[in-house]
Amino acid sequence: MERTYIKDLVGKIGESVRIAGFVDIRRDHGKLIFIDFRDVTGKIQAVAVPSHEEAHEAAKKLRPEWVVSVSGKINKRPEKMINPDIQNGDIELEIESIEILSEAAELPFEKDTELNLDTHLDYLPLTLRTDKSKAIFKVQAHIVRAFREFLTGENFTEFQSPKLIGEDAEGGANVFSLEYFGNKANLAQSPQFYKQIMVAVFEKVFAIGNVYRAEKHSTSRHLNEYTSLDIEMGFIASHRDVMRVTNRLLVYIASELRKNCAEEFKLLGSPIPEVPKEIPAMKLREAQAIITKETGKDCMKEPDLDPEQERFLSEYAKNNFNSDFIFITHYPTSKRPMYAFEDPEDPNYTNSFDLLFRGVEIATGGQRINDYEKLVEKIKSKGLDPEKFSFYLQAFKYGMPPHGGFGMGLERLTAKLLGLHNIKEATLFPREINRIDNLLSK
RNA sequence: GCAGUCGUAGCUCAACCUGGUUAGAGCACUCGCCUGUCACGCGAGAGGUUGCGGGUUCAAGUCCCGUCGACUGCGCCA
Repeated sequence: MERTYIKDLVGKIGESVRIAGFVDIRRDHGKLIFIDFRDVTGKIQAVAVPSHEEAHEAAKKLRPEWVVSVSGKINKRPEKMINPDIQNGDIELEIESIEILSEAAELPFEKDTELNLDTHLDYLPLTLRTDKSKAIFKVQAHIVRAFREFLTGENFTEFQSPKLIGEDAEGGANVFSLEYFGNKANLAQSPQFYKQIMVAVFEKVFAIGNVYRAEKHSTSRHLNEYTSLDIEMGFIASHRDVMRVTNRLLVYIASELRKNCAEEFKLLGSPIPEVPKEIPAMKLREAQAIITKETGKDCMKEPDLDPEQERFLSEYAKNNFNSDFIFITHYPTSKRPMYAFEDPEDPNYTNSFDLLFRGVEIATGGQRINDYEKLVEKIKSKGLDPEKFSFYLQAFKYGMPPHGGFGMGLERLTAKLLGLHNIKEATLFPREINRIDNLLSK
């Protein structure tokens, strides 16, 4: 018999059906055995009764996570047994036969109970099956889909950036060097140079891929491998054009999440943010003036914000502009990479921005230098050797439009959207110095 | 890398501050009973080198030192 998905059973009352899926939980009353089955579309309660002797015997053996194919009849539940709080609470499957496709060992803990993060990570192949994890990664999948959909609709072209790159790293974060290449190649810490090169090919491009940071950071918002959502666009007037696209992109993502993931957000107890039509923006120095005035701590000379100040500014944006988001612009030239475009009105600052969301930085972007001579000069002034960047520099040597873009951390965005405390909860298989799956088997 | 907190049954925790007989609970597991549960219920049972190493003490899960690991925060970043 053809398999029926569990979500479709409600229209099959009185019919014989076959479902396939997992045992979610079993409640054995002796003569009556209740089993909740789940497949990718949902859950349903089934009941094994003694009159179907063979099926009843099989039902006794079933345990959580066994994989089965079950045939039976869909019955309307008696009035008193209707459970309005759950999916398919008004019907049940009367089991007529059970085929066991795969047995499961005794679970180390009950599925869907609260676990320490460490235990959760030790048992990912099992814990990713929980309702909570499924909700998190469904939301993440929809963020990626919406990102891709929006940009494709805006005539951006998606491309694959290499993850093995040469020594011409942009500086900043430490890179993993690769022994195979005589330590002259690294894992990419960003697709930055490649997306700029691609601007001269397709004008507007985006890339979704892993990037690698060799930092021994141990925080709730850092990973050695994460997914970067990157865009780069040509023919902009300034970083403001990039911010406007970022803004509209976030509006689109939020609306798609509202359409497709309302249940998941409800389960995780986090509100889907309202993205303002115009996300508030202020220059770094303005933000610091506010912090200095409000907290009494003078930070006017600092080149960047610390995490506490980022949290403060997010609070400030919420209270004063009713926004979960705020752009901070014009970071000092000294703190930005060599390709950062200087503010024409004050070359000590750059046409750059960070986007803060619920207390953390989720994106960084800005306008890039597109003039060849200027870029070479800037590389030198940062104490770097232009020779090392000669491949990258070809893009500028042979004509490059004014351009800019941003990089956004997918896992950070996911975690913050869903109110998760640790970024590892928003990462399927998090990599860090003490954890790469079975490298750490005990 | 630094700082703080933590590490006890398969899981989540109690007992630690104030050292003292046999280290407890809930869930999971095994066995028995149960025809309306949906976190099913009831009864019984099994399950521990208290992360590891050292020290203090008549006596250490408990106090001290070291070490390994985790979490939180910081630096750096997305």
